[in-house]
Amino acid sequence: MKFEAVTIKDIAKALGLSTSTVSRALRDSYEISPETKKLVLEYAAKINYHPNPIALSLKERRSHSIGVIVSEIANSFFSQSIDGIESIAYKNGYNVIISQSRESFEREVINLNYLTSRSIDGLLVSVAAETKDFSNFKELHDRGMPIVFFDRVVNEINTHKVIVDNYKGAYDATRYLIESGYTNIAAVANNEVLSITKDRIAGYKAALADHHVQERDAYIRYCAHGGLLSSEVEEVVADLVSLDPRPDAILALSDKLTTGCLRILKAKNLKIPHDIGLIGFSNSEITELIEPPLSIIKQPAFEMGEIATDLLLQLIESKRPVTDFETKMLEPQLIIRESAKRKRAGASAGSQ
Amino acid sequence: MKFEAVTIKDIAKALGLSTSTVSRALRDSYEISPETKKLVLEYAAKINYHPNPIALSLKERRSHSIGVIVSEIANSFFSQSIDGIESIAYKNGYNVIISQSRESFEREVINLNYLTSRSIDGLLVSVAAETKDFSNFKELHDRGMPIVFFDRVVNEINTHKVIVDNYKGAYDATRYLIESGYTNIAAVANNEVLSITKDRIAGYKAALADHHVQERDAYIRYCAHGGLLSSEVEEVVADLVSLDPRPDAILALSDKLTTGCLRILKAKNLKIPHDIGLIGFSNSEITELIEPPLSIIKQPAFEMGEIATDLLLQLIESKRPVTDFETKMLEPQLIIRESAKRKRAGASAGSQ
DNA sequence: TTGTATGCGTTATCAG
DNA sequence: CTGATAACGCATACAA
Repeated sequence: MKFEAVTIKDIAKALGLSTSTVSRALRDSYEISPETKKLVLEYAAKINYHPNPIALSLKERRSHSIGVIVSEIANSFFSQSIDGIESIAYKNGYNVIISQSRESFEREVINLNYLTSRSIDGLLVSVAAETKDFSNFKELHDRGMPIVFFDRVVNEINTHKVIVDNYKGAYDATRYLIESGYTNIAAVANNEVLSITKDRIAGYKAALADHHVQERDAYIRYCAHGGLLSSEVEEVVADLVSLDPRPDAILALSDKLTTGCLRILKAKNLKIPHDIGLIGFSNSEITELIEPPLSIIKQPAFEMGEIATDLLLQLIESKRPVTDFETKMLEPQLIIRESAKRKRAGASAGSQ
Repeated sequence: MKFEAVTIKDIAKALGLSTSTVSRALRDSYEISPETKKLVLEYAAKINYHPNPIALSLKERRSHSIGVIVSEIANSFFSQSIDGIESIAYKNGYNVIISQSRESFEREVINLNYLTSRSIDGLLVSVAAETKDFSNFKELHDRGMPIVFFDRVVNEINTHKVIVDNYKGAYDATRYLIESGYTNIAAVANNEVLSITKDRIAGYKAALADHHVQERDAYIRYCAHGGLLSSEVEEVVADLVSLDPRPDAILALSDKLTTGCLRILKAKNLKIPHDIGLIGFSNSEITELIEPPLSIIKQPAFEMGEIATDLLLQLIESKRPVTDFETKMLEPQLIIRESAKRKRAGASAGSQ
């Protein structure tokens, strides 16, 4: 037995009415007699009638669904964002359709086509690490699809954006490392093209400059696939620790890269912070509950999801003119752990 | 400008053909001349035609979407499950619509109505902690909606289920505590009615019995809302540590309860494992990368999501007769941490 | 107050 | 090979 199909037609037939009468009765139209209304409503309840939203969507040309594309659902930052997204969507009667790019440009494009052809009313995106070509988003946006970017935004597209102050997050983290006595601070980032990469690297560099710590090109490393491939992070970290002078601390510029660095350092049996310092972006709840040997930069992921969705729904429902697109910037939170404060054990060779 | 709608009709008009011809040409029907086909296909590509899936859904009476209801997306176990769900759905051209119950029965029912009325082809569910009445699921299932349960299943409903061996997970964890020298082992669980609660408590009790450790009713505590309210866990833990004899270890029977216990113990300034032992279910990636003072039971969440989705799609596409419903049981993984092994510091009063 | 006809975008059936 | 028509479920302009 296939899933049901009790329609307005069924009600009409059973009650000897026309479909329009039934339709109007169900919508509590003023032009239907109380008796008929009661009759229809009661019968509808009895046979458990529910309007077919697909038919409604076809008629109203809107699906009451929004699409979400993130790189990875099973990433604390994104799952918390999606939590926020779902919260607002739920409140407003919207469905949330999720898909993940896994940092792949190709997959992002496929999902994009997939979702839009699935007739979503709007789109929430945090772009993939691989993505350098934003023309697909641009085209879609130009064709009138409401899009709101969060976290990893596309500056070339004029729409709402929700981010944290990435510059500040990286700046504060770097300063914290410097003030903790580290002098050879490496940075591991996502793909160079990503908005978050640019901003975070800029904050890192500024902190170094402001504290008269020399910046070294060799200390700045990018992971084209956002650290999704552990080989990628492995290579980068292996490379960094073989440098002379060896970095005495690493700044990991994303959730995934933080866990990636942790993994590799652990595999290499390098103890944090004894052998090497580590600070990174992380939204894992656990890091707040136990005393890990690393300090973290935490993003208000839930709020970001909420705000982004709120903006998107306003766009969809045209509650505000499309002229004043805004970029909401939230504060990241630097969480300092005592156990992370011990300085390096003189493991590195020279100093500068 | 609203998001546009280039339809078959537009193509037909532009090319001076009928909609049926265009439709057939697009579907590469054998009864259309190569020239016409070429003409249509090229024009369609040029104006970027995409079939309207809503219209298709209405016609085909299927949406190529599956619904997912979990208690909380921002929970490692569930976000990893959803990752697996999305993977399989993506491979098979299905969309994933997510919603969360937040452990609330009421919200679960609302989401259920919402999703099914949204015309999903099937449903993946891990039931809310609060839920004691499964009639909504039952009714839906009876009406023909394909449902697959995972993690928290409804035994009363005859359909596919995907779980881990909860009995074994709890048994092994309890045995580990006993063998580590703990003797007063408390258990903190979800709502009593939940399948996972029953199975895990059974495993806990069996391990106690097998090792001749006396079971105490006062040591077994339930959280009706799955620990979503931190007050709930707070109360339970406060109560436990005030008992005489005070438990020297706690077994937390879900991800949320593990973090909940961690939070409360931390707030109470009780050190793990020095003041009190703790072991719990957890799927947080971080716990594997740093040396936390607790051992964990980890579930193959991703695989569970994959398997559940696979079964659901088979159900939807009727690839197998609806007679042989199965319950797939996977192995949980007990991850022992050295730093968790130190025994209690004689803090507890008596022993038995 | 209620019924009839039309359209949303697509495909299937039936003619030609 | 191609075109006209009906149908999927619903809402609504227009009649009655």
